[in-house]
Amino acid sequence: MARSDTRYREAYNRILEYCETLAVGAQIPSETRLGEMAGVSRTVIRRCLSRLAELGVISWDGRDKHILRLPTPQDRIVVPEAASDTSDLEQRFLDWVLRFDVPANTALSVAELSRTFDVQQHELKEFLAGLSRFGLVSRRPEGGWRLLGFTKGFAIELSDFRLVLELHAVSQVAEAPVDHPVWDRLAELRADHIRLRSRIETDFHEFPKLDERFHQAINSVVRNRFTAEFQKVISLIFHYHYMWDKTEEKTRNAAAIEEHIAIIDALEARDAEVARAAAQQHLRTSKTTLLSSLRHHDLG
Amino acid sequence: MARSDTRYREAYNRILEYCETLAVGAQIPSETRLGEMAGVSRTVIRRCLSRLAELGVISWDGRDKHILRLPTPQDRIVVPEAASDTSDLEQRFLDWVLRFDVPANTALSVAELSRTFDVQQHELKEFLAGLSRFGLVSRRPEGGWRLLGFTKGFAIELSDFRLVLELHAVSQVAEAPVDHPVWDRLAELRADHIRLRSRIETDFHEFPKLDERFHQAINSVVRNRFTAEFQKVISLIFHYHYMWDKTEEKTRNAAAIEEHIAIIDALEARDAEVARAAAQQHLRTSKTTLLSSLRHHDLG
DNA sequence: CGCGCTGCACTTAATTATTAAATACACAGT
DNA sequence: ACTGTGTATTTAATAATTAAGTGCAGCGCG
Repeated sequence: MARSDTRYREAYNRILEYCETLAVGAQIPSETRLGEMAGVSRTVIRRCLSRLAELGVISWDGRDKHILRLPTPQDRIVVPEAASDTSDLEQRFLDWVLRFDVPANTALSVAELSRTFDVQQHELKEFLAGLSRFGLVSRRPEGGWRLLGFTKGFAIELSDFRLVLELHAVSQVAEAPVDHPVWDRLAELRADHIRLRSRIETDFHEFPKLDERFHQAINSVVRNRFTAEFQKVISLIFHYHYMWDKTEEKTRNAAAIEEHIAIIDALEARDAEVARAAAQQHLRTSKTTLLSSLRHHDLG
Repeated sequence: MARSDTRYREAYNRILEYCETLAVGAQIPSETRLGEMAGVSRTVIRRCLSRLAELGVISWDGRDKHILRLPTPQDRIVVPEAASDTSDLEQRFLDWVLRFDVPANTALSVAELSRTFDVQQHELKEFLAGLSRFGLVSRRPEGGWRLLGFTKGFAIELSDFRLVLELHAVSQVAEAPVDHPVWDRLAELRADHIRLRSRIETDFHEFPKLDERFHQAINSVVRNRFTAEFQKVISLIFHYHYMWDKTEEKTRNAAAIEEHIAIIDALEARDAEVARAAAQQHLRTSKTTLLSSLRHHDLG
């Protein structure tokens, strides 16, 4: 019924390890200094010192703190293993939505999601609040949340927005200086594309990974915190749909390879207009693919 | 120590009002139907019926529910007045940040914000989680939140992003059909611009409002849930800085009026290229203004 | 027998209470 | 004066608690 004391436990063990480096009888630094060492506040340090004194590892009287004996393994305190990290929650959530094809307007229960993803409820709430900024979910009047995404309208608007961002990125690449790292990455990507083209008959399923790398390279030129967030979501959604729509997969991927190479050609020739046109063509194809994959799902 | 029962209280009063329309001795509809009427679940309805029976307004035995007497004003239950609504929290928060010129990297205390804005703490947390998606705030490692925005880098990236979105909008306007409402709005705006130009000497401070209307009109053509969220934030930030940077305010506003009119001219001529160029020029000026206003603050 | 309704049990969500941790400040010792 | 400690106050994370929602079995009536 209160916050966990993991911070204290970790700090305690860290201080204990520090004590091992000191000789018996040695003076222990000030609380402030110990706090800096462990990266916690003095409040936590004082709890640590209390326990150390109780166990007889140190003597503690005001600013007189001395090592009484070297710590043993038994002096350590157990740290409850951290819950599943929240960093890749977005990845896992979108993965879940797309993989199980969760339909639009599904009610999302925080309690249930919390269990399936092994994440604290309030972390999930914050996460959903963030997604609501992207129009992916919204609050229900009767409480809780509702998944909005993956309707036709959503796919169209997402594609259009992607087009705007990516055409801008293409323009930026065309104007990038010769020593910009993107040129090396593009040269490498060109080689990989040509290589995959030569064995497309058997290895066409390797394309989605290459596609993601390609678009990431293009967008990496734009250093902008606002676009960066969106790109993560956008690339994930397109990535998955690319993988699942199995209709004419080989033909589609072969065509996309040519489109990518056309974009690289134009960029390396520093022809921004041709590059934009090629990119526009490619993204139009992507949009069609995304929409048709939704149609299949609607029917199934 | 638990959620409020406002929902029950409001439902109770609504049911009570419904009872007033019935005659003494009349049969009361099923719980499900009452629930539909009041927009709540059966659980709440049953609580309402319990109280009504207790007060002797109705008799209640299973599905036999009858009016015993007409309700009096004393039968009503008091509804605690709702806390300050959360809908305009974003507006008020950004207003606060900009008005008090809160510096970048300021630690934001949820407890304090909760008091100043009269909003529940967990609502604030959700709100901040949403803002973190825009890169305006971030979590601190030691807990709580930190305001990131309004550095030079932020202003540059914001301006660049605005440029991308708005150039796209301008292109869309140029291709809008003749019966699109935007043309009427632009004609109206042109007249207002010319009117303000004629009395710029005295009324130049009226420009920011006009500026906001102009950009809203342009962006209204793009129907996209992803851009819509951003536009709110962007327009608010530029709006305020426009109002505060008092250096050469009259000259700046007069120049901006000409720039706006140039954009309208090009759009009405359906010349997308000229319109884009004019918009680019105008937004470049805006960016400079925003940056210089930040510089002044840094020095002050 | 089928339909609508209620009774009841269970689940979920909003909100408070509680504790961990951070922070601020006064004072003591050198 | 400066560094460090003692102590009080404030804040944040999280569990506990209650309101509200949801699902199902069974009853009663046509």
